[in-house]
Amino acid sequence: MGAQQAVDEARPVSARVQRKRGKRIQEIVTVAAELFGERGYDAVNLEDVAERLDVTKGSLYYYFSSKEELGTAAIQTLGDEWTDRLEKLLERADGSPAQRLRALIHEHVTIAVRDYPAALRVFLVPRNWPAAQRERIKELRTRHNQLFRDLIEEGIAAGEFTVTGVDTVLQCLHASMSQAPAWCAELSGRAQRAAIDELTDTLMMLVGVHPD
Amino acid sequence: MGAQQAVDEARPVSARVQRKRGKRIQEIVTVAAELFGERGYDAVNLEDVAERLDVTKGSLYYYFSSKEELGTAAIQTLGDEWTDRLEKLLERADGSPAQRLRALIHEHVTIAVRDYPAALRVFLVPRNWPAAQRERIKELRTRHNQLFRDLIEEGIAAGEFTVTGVDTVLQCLHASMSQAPAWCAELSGRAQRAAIDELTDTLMMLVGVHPD
DNA sequence: ACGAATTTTGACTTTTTAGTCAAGAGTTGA
DNA sequence: TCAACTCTTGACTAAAAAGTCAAAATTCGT
Repeated sequence: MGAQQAVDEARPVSARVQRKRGKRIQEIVTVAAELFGERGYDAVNLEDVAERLDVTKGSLYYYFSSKEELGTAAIQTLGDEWTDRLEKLLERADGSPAQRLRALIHEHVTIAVRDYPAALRVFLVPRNWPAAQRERIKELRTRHNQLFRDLIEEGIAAGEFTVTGVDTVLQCLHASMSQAPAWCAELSGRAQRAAIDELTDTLMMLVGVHPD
Repeated sequence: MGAQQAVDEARPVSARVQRKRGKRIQEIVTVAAELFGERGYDAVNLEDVAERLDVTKGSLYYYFSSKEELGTAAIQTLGDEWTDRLEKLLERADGSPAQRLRALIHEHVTIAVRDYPAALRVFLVPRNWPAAQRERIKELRTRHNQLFRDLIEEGIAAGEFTVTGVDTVLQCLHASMSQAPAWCAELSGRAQRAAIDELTDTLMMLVGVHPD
C-alpha cells in the first residue's frame, strides 16, 4: 500500500519484523544524512540515495512519505546521537574549566571530523533546509551551545578565561568546527589526529588559553 | 538573435551602446550575486533573478548563455572588487603587525557583513557550485588568505603573535568571517558596528593578541 | 521622423526530480 | 509447503526550472 502507512506507529507486526524494519530505516537514514551533509538538502536527489543503498527510489517511499520526512529523520537521529556523546563526555570530565573545555572542543571536533565525516555537517552549515528542519537544527545548536556556554562562563568566573563576548566566541567556535570536516576531508589517520589537536589548541586561544 | 551572441566580444557597436550594455550586465550580475549569496547556486532560479530586475527570464539569456555563466560572472566581478578593497587597505595601513592585522580583519568583516550583506557570502560558504566555479572561488580564497598569512607571519617573526599553526588560524578566521553575515543579518546601525568590533577583537585572540 | 540596431517578451520545448502505484518477489510462521 | 505479510520494482504522472526563439517593443544615429 506504500506511502500512506510509511510511518504508522502502532502497526501490528511481529517483534522480529519490526526490528528488521527499524534496522533498514537506520541504514537509509545514515546514507541519506551522508548525502545531505555532502551536498545540502536541495542538491540531494532520492535516486542517488536509493542507488547508494542498491535499491530503487520507490522503496524509500515505503519507509518515508516524502523527502522532507527523510530529512527530518536524518536530523533527529544523528542529532540525538551527537548530543549524547557531548553530554556523556561532560559527565566523566573533571579538572579545571580550561581542561574540561579543551576536552569538550576536542570531542566535538573529533565527532564532526572523524566519526561522521560528512554526515553531521548537516547541522552545522545552514543549507536550504525547509523551515521545519531549520527549526530543529536551531534547537540542536542551542542545546550544544549551552554546554559550551556554561563551561566558558565558569572559566570566566574562575578568572581562567579572557573573553570579550561569550556569544561571539560561541559563534566563532561553531563556525570553525562546522568547516573543519571540509578542511580535514583528505587527511587520514595520523595527520587527521594532528589536525584535530591543532584545531583544538587554536580554538582554546579564543578564550585566552595558550597551549602548554 | 539571443543566446548565441550573448557574450561575443568583438561585436561592432557604438561606444555608447556598449557602455549601456555593460551597465545592464553589471545590474544583472549584482542582483544574481545577491540571490546566489542568500540561497546558494542550486536554489536560485532565473525566474526570480529576472523578477527582481523587473524583466523576464528570456532577457537574461540575451546577456548570458546559461545559468552557469551568470554564476561565473557574479563570482568574478564581486571577487575582484573585494580583493581590491583589501589590497588598498593594506597599502595605506601602518603600525605594528597587530594593528595592521586588526585593520585587515575589521575591513574584511565589514565588507562581508555591512557592505555586501548577502552577496559576497557567495565566496565564503562553499555551496553546490559547479566545478568550474568552485575552482575560481578557491583561487580567490587563496589570494585573500595570502594577505592574512603574510601579516601573521610578520607578527610571529616580530614576537607579537602566539600561533600554534598558521593554516589552522587562517581556517578559523575564514570560517568565522564567512558565517558572520548570517549572525549579523538582523542587526543594524549601531548594533551591527558593535558586533563587527567585537568579532574583530575575538578573532585577534586567535593570534594571541588581547584587546587593550 | 524614420530605418536599423538593440532589447525584451511570452509562449514554447526539454530536462530533471519528487512522488504514485499496481504488480511481483521475497519472508515468515504455521 | 502454503498463505499471509512484507518489501521492492519499474513504469508512470506532475511540477518546477533551464533553455529557445520568432515576433514585438524600444532605443539609437542620422
